[in-house]
Amino acid sequence: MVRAFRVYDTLSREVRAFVPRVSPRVGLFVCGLTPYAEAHIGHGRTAVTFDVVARALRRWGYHVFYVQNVTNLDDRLIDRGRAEGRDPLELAEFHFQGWIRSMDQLDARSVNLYPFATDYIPEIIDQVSTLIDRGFAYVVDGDVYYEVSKFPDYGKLSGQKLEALRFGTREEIDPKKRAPEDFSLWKAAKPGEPAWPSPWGPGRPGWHIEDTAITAHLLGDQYDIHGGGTDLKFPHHEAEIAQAEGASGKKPLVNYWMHGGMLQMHGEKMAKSVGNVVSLDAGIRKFGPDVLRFYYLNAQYRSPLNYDEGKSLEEARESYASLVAPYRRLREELLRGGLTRPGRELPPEIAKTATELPTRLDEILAEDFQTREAIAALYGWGRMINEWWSKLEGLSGASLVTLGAPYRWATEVLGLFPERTGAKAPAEFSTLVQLAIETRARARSRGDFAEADRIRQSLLQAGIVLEDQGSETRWQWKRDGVA
RNA sequence: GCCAAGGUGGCAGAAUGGCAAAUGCGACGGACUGCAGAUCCGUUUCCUGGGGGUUCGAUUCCCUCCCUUGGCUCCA
Repeated sequence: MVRAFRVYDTLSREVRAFVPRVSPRVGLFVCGLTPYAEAHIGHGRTAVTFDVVARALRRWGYHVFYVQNVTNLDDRLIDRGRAEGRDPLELAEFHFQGWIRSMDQLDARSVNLYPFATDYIPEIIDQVSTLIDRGFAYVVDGDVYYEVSKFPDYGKLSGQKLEALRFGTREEIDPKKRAPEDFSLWKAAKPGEPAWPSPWGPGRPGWHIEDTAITAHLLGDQYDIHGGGTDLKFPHHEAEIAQAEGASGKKPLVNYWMHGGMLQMHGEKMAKSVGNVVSLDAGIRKFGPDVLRFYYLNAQYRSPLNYDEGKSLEEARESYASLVAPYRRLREELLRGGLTRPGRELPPEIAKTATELPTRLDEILAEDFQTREAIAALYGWGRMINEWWSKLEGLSGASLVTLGAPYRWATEVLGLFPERTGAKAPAEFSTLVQLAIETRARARSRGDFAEADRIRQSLLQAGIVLEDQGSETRWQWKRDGVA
């Protein structure tokens, strides 16, 4: 049995109940990178958004096939490769590897397949040929164009009317096109560019065609969810609809269009062309993958999100620390005695809440993936744990595990509270820290607070934070977000 | 100009045709502490862009204006 959920669909502009084409299968395609340079924080946001979508659907019983394409050849890659004296395909591979490393760090690993555009040249040629045969495309001197006027539905996703568009404002209009709105399906090779043989002469794919050739091959003529950033709505996704529905004669191409909001910096979209870019890797290094993930998920996925290291990210760091604190108390307590440790049982009403909260969290997320609301509920749970903490002393291991259920939900679905958050110091190291703590305790007991503070300060410089709790002193890594 | 999405407290960000609007951060006061931190309690009670309208009642529905962001063939 799969869980029902609702999702905002950009095409119908409403939150709709999700109905898979073939339950419990779900085909999910998300527009991925053109890796001509390092990925930035904005790319990371979209990746995490759809990572949570995939995680949630899998938890809810759907069998998700998540495909994220890689545009490993386009004009920018060719230009950049030329500027750097590198092969564009090799350049793409290089930056793609960086992307995968960032995804690993962010624990965003739900993608099943990253197809590269140039691995699907036969499928692309096949689809372009079909479009020509069906009268949607025409050939001019080795170039192939899509004739937009042949596809009456063009504009249905973005609400654009052709006659109101301003063509040629950013680029010269290609004089070979029959109409300014026509777009390139296949580009005739220029000297020195990577090229593949085709019925129209050597060349390479246009920007939009790889997506539909790949999805037709991997997910079928029609599939469930297509995701990407809102900036891709027009013309890219509009072109995808025109290509796929034109080629297959079936519509709709997808049942649900999901668009993630832009990450902004100084009130503008983060983009290389604007020059306000912070690389994803730099963000991860600076704030840590957990804080960054939290920052992304602490906002509505469709809304713009402002990136400000001194403000929004600092806030995220603080907020995440207080979200993690009760979880960490539980975890430490559990590590102390282990799962099987005997002790008191939870008051029934608390056990009940703990057991039911994950379901409530599922329900919250099932309403258009409101991660921020789920996080609010987790805060509520954390506060409950904190309030009850003194009364919960001496709990059994099983009781502690029960209290942790909402956090396990968050790890599974939101990717927060991963185990790597905890200090995994070698035993010898812990022993040394413990020794310092004991030395400090003796100093404190004889009233030598200067010495005690000196020890605490030294440990802090080594990245270790001490906290006195009653007669006990605990330590943790500063990096974990508390200090 | 056109299309789309938005405008809620110091900030981030929910919700709802009706108890002065969740949650978090920050701030302030208190408890605890040798100090700090963590935690707890209290305060941050005159916050829904402007103007109309519908309604017993609107932040929520309608109209209009203003503003912001994205897009109008490079974009996640």
